[in-house]
Amino acid sequence: MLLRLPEPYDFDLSTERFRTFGRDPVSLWEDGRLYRVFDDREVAMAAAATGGVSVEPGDRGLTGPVRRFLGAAFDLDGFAAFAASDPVLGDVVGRLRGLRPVLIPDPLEMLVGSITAQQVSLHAATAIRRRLVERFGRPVGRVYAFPRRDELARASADEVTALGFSRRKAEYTLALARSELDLDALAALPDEEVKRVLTALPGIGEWTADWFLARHLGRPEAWPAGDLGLRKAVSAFYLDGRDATIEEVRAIGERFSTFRNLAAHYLLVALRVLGR
DNA sequence: TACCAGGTAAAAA
DNA sequence: TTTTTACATGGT
Repeated sequence: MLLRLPEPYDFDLSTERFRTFGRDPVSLWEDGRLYRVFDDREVAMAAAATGGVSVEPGDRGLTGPVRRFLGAAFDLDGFAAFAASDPVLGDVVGRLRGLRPVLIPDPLEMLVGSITAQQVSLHAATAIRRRLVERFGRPVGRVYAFPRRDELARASADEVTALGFSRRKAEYTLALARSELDLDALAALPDEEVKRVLTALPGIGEWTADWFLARHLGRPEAWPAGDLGLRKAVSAFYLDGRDATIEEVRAIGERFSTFRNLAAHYLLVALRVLGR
């Protein structure tokens, strides 16, 4: 099945993160395709020669979830027009034409993934998360479905620390899985309310909540000001290399309202693939 | 070999 | 109240 997204769209650029930080068995890049479980089936996505994305199997029922995963809802035209008024961002957007951020479909996967990434490199986080997925997830073809909440809830802290989690992160992960919070219901709440609810959980601070807004809910105004990568990007692109404080990053984010999420993604990818 | 890497909360001052 | 410290692993 050929899935079309608004042009321009660059599938390989948009899925760069799944190749940069090591093998992720949940969103697996292999042989030029991205594999992932949708609706309990292994789905392969690849850039189509004619543009768009080829999706196999081609069931109609997968188009909605796959489109959402590929960030179809982002308003790239509006963003490009907005960015043109900022010479720096405008240049970045021009050089990353067709970048459309991916949205992690599963709220638990998003939050646990962020917990693993707290404080350590994304390479280390990916390796640790891979062991969690291979231990508690479910193999579907060559990929894994991320562990279900009840599967994690039943795990012991010792089982999780054996995978390389710190004692604290194991406790955060189990507390999240065992909590009463309805993670799907968060989608109905405004940004600030989502952050308030999530940061009430142990181990979920503002950074983790911001990335949940950005990469799970796809909220246009999400801007993880505390993110080290974003701080480095702001430093490189807006402060001539001088270190950016969190306050400076937040202040610079103001100028990107109402496209902060896209601006954050473009600046981060620009730092990785364009250098600087 | 150290040291740093897309934080967070608890302890110490 | 604000500042400092512990945390676990992977890459360089």
